[in-house]
Amino acid sequence: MNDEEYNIEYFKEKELIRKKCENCGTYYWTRDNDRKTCGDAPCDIYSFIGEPIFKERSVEQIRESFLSFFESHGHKRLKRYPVVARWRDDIYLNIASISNFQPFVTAGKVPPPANPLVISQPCIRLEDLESIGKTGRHLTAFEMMGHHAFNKRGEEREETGERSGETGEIYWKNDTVRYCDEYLRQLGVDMDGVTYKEAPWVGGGNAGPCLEVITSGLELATLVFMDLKLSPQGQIHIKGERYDKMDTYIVDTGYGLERFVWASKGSPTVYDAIFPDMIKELLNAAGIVHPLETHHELIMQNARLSGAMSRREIAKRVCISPEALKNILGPIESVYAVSDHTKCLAFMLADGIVPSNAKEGYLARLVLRRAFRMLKSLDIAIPLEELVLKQIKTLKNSFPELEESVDRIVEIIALEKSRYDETLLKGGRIVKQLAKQSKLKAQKIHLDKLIDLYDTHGLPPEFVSEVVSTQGVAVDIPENFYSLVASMHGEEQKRVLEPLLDGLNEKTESIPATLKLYYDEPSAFEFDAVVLDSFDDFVILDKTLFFPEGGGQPADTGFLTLEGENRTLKVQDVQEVEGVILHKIENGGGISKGSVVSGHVDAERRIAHTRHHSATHIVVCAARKVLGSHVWQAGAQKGEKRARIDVTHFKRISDAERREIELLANRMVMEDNEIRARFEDRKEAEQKYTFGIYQGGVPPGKAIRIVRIGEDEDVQACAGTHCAKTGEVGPIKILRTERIQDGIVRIEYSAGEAAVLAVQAQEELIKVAAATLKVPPEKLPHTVERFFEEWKQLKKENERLRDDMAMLQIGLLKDHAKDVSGVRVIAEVLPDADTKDMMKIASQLTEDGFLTLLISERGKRASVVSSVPRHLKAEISASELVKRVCEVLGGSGGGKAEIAQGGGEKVEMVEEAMVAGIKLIQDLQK
RNA sequence: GGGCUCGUAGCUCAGUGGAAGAGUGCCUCCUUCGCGAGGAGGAAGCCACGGGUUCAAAUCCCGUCGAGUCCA
Repeated sequence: MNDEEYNIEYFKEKELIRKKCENCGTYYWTRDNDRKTCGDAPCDIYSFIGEPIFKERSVEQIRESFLSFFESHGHKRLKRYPVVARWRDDIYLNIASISNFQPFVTAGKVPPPANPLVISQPCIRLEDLESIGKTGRHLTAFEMMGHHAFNKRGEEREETGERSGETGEIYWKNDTVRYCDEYLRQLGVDMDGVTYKEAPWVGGGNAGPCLEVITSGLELATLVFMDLKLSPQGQIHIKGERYDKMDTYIVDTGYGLERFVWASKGSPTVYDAIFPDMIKELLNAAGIVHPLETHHELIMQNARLSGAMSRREIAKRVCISPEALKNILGPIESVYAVSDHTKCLAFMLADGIVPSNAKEGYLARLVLRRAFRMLKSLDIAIPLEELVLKQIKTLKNSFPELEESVDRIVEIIALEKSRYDETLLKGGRIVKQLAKQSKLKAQKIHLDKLIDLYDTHGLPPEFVSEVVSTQGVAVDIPENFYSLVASMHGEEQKRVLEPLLDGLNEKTESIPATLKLYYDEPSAFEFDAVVLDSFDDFVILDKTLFFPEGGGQPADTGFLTLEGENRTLKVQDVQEVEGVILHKIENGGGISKGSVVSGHVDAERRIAHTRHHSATHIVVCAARKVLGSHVWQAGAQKGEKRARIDVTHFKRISDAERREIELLANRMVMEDNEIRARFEDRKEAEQKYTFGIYQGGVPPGKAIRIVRIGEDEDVQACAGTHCAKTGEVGPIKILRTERIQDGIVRIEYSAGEAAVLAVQAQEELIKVAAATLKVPPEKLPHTVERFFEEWKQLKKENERLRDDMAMLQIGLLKDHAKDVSGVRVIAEVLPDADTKDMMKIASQLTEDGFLTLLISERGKRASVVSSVPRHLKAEISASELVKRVCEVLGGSGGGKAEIAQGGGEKVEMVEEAMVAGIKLIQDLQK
């Protein structure tokens, strides 16, 4: 990146000079002529520990000072966004204040909610989960304070200055640095100690120059000047990728709220600065003393060095063994981590994440289980939910919304705890079993086994080691265990997405957006239009009634008739590309531009889709009422006969809940409320109806279509077709619910005529079943149970009778015994016996000293059983005997030397088979 | 979204193609003043479901349903 990028006017004006760090070689700007290093860790140590940089302030004070500083400089203050990034499909969690505005605002497709703006955004990052508590500075949940300005290149003032801030430049590098300088000065930071380090920034497909703002070894803020985007033909090379200038250029700043508080307190760790009460309570409960009191100097020294060097190096420096240092720090590190995790969970769960084994739910479970583990290692009996509630109590002044869902949070955490206990209980048994085997073989537990236990059963190696050591078996856990597991999974991800309409953008670019008649005339099915273009199998019209696939609603079908040509074209599929609607025609082609066509939409299909779409909104709304506000749509599919939605929920839907949802949904239908759909301004809609409107996904564009039921009973951003009133949906029948994965349940239902048909079909099933048993339907459950019981009884009785018969037959068969080369042999054909019967007979006879060869013929198949007394099995193997006999029968067999079975299909060869068997016995006895 | 594992007696689980097993709990009897404990016997299985391969499937293959777990 060009050095010129950092040649900022303000630096010159204030006489900052550019220097090169003697340690790491990066360039930085400073007011201090004598400075030699960049000021960042590891080049400098944390010199603020014990010596705060400015007057002590609380989290609330820093947040307010930042927001009001920028407010007084023309920035609009925004409320926080959720920590779950519902408006994005590339990330699960909100990782930075700029995430709120990606991808549409940053790409210039949607205007920002305000410009410039300032926000303090709670963010969650789990990349460093393992180091939380250990480094003294990492947090999973933190607030990123940011001021943003969205600038546009060029002179295009499309809205003729209606909003002056919407085009052109708001401010760029110079003002950004000035604001930062002034804000730090206002806090009372010694400006001579501040360095601005040049550090090109790359992330999420964007890049740009960046300044890291550092003092006393601590990076307080990052000033990013985002003006590049990933581009295959780009001219600018950064870190092996190619980038190009964007049409927009954006000021993206991130001030670490917690770091400012830490710097103002000079405490050993950031946790001590922001969670003092929680830490006190945890230490109390664990019955331990903060090492700051017992090892004051050591802790302070460790804290100062912790940014600059590894644990091992620190131990050497302070003249103590690494093990001793670890013993002193271990417990407090767990306390720190729990303090952090409880806050993280408060935000995650309050913002509606349902713990599960996939997507963002898995991330919540990860944090939950780490917290459970550490509470256990600290021997703290306070339930985790209580600690999370305590966090919410301290956070509620700033974030009152966290308090709204405490009941659900408590239920979820308790449920997760019992599931985790269950997993460990099961795991303990598996590991003990394994330990027993290893002990027998006098082996250690193999690494493969360790990975398998973690991967398939969720048992961390530490847990395995703990259990196994009680059995006297050793385990070696490699340092890089978790990265080994991760790299194992890394190879799997080869996913190729082949977009159906790839490459069509270029062809549709020059064509004006199609007029969407289906919105204005929802109940019309015939229209006239003009062909604008036609290529491959696609036809583009100036306007259309054909609904394109989207939002889980399938495309309309029907046909187009070419005027004057008497030719009909079957419309198979309809797709939308950037506002242009493409009709896929069966055997398309040869349609000239400018032709006039009349279109006919398959009305029955469309009406069914429309009903199911409106029904979907109603069912989700009902589900939210019954199950809770955390219910979030995770996928949907509408069809002609049925539709389904997947929603997040932390347990199975019970039968009672299912009936309740169905009842509420049908009540909404009977209330016959209006369903209104209209385009609204995106940012106004977001503010008016919250992000809940994005249940079905996030549509692009400045204006989004909002569908409202009744008095805003349900509001969704939705591009689908809808009934005008809920009554038109008709009856809604939930067909079934299913848990498609942990944390997500699927509801399948039919609406309108399809619902009636579905009920009739179910009724029919019951009728047929009842008719077979000759009982009225209401007696079915009782009768079926009785039949099943009777069937089991009869089966047992049958078994007993067969035993008896076998015993009887044994007596008869003994009389038929013949002597073959000195062996008492019973070789018989038993017409109706099955293999099991013959086994019983054979084994009993063998106990009495007979060699048996029994053959039965049942239907098209002959079965053979043979048994050999123990003293003969060395000479004659039953298995060999059966094989020989079955060969004649055209089949095969096998078993043990004492008793074997087999069969074949040549029933007519039974006599020959018997002869062959006896001959073999004679031969073997010679 | 992708991967892995598991569904066998009320419970916990063995069982890698050849007769459905163990421990524990349950029932009956014996021993004991009674409890605990011990001894003898017994009941209890659609081996999750549906297909396929095979002379033969709890076991192998495919699908469905259910449970668990790891990764992005």
